[in-house]
Amino acid sequence: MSSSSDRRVHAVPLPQALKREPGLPAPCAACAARTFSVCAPLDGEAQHRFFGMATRLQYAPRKLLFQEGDAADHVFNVTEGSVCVSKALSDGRRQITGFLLPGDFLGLAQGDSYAYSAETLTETNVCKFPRGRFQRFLAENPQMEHRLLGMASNELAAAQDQMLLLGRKTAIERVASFLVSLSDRRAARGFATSPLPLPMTRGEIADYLGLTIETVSRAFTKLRKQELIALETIDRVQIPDLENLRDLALGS
Amino acid sequence: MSSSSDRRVHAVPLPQALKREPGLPAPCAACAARTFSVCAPLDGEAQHRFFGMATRLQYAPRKLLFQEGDAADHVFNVTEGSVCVSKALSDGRRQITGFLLPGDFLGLAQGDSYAYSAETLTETNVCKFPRGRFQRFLAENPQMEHRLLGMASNELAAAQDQMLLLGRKTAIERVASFLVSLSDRRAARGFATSPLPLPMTRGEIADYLGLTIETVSRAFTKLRKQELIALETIDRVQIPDLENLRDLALGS
DNA sequence: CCACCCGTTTGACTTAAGTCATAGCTGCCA
DNA sequence: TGGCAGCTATGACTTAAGTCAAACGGGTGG
Repeated sequence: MSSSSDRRVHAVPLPQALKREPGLPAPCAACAARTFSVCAPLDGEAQHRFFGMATRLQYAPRKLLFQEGDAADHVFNVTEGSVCVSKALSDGRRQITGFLLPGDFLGLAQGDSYAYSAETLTETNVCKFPRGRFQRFLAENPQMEHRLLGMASNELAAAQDQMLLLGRKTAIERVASFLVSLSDRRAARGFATSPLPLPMTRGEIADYLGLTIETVSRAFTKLRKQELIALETIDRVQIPDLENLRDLALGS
Repeated sequence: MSSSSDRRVHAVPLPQALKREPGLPAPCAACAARTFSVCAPLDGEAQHRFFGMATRLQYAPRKLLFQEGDAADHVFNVTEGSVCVSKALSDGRRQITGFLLPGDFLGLAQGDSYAYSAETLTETNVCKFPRGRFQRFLAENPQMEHRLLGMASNELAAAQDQMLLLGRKTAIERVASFLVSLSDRRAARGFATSPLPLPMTRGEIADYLGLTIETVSRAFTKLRKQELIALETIDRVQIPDLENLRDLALGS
């Protein structure tokens, strides 16, 4: 799966070594996540240098990218699939702090070890970069640092929304909020939302929403009975009227 | 209160207009928060330009800096005092997402309105910058954008800790975590921690921890009876052994 | 100096969500 | 195809935290 479909239509057939072409590296040109990834602002030349530092990896479902406490040697860009990020207490209580989609960036950490774990939910492709080289690249490419700051600001806003959810919303509002925000995030990336795929289990949803499996299950049942959602299968939800669900999510 | 104590010990007495001196603007030189603020990486000249965009403001306790939904025209740097940042649902439920200390930066927002409110807890000084000029300054001073990304990364890590707290910790663990993290944050800035000042009310602590006033009060009482804390006054806590309290905060 | 006000504490009772137990599905492998 | 394993759903009961109510206390202004 590595190096076929290499030529882009208007690529000039120059020796690779020159790197004079303004186009993107072939895998980047074909990358469905590039336009909303951290690398979006890079021009052809910078993208070539950036991609030169990358290891492209494919993970099976339910594989660890890294664990809380591991040496934070790398940063990751999710290009396909989905990843769940979590923190745990020593007695096993776990909080999932985010579900990542293609285009999401992973591994920013102050300090030399990861403060959270990351595990794939589905088959997932990432570009993996050594932290040191990534940092040096950032220093030389302020437009990428700018982009990263914008992404971090968005994540901070999402984190504040999630604090409001965890601190103050009822179980049914939490589940409604979860479905609405997942739908919004997919829509923002141009992905299908009807039906909305749920690559995570009820247990993972519970650990994301600060609830138990049973409470999540009961909330799904209640939403179904109120016809605010319909379960096509257990991991595909239809949302007949997103705005109705959004109202519920906001507690009105 | 504006322009006394102007001279720094080694400042060369040159005409201000020249701006050739490598030193800092006088108010910045005297600013207790500068070394851990967003402006920390600026050299004398850049700091002069930056400070030239600032309005210095002093707020009384319990004053709004801005409200959720206001046009996001400015960004702020807290130089003295304390600020609380919150989001609310339409029915009045409120979640405080952070208590800001000197050196904290406020107002990063994607989109053109604030997604949260900010209110002073105590008498507070800030430097206030017009968003547009601040953005342009960032573009010309990548070292500051780098610094801001580092600060945002730290805030993201703190937000994940808070999600774990809100989603999975018991009432007493939440209050213990709150006290430990407030103490750690003050210590990191070189502020006194014994006794630890609590500029916020029990109600604000409750809205930060996803609890009620009564539950917070009972948790304080319980911690006091276990001699993990002592209340010197209602807003000054002694923590005889921070590590004991930290263990409790982490659920062990 | 007193009295009122407002934040805090404490007690009695309620409830939303958790726990425990069981049953139902679904899909996978033999 | 059939049975097992693991997720999901549902019911019965428990509990941590919320609600409501009253008392306490510290600070301020008359």
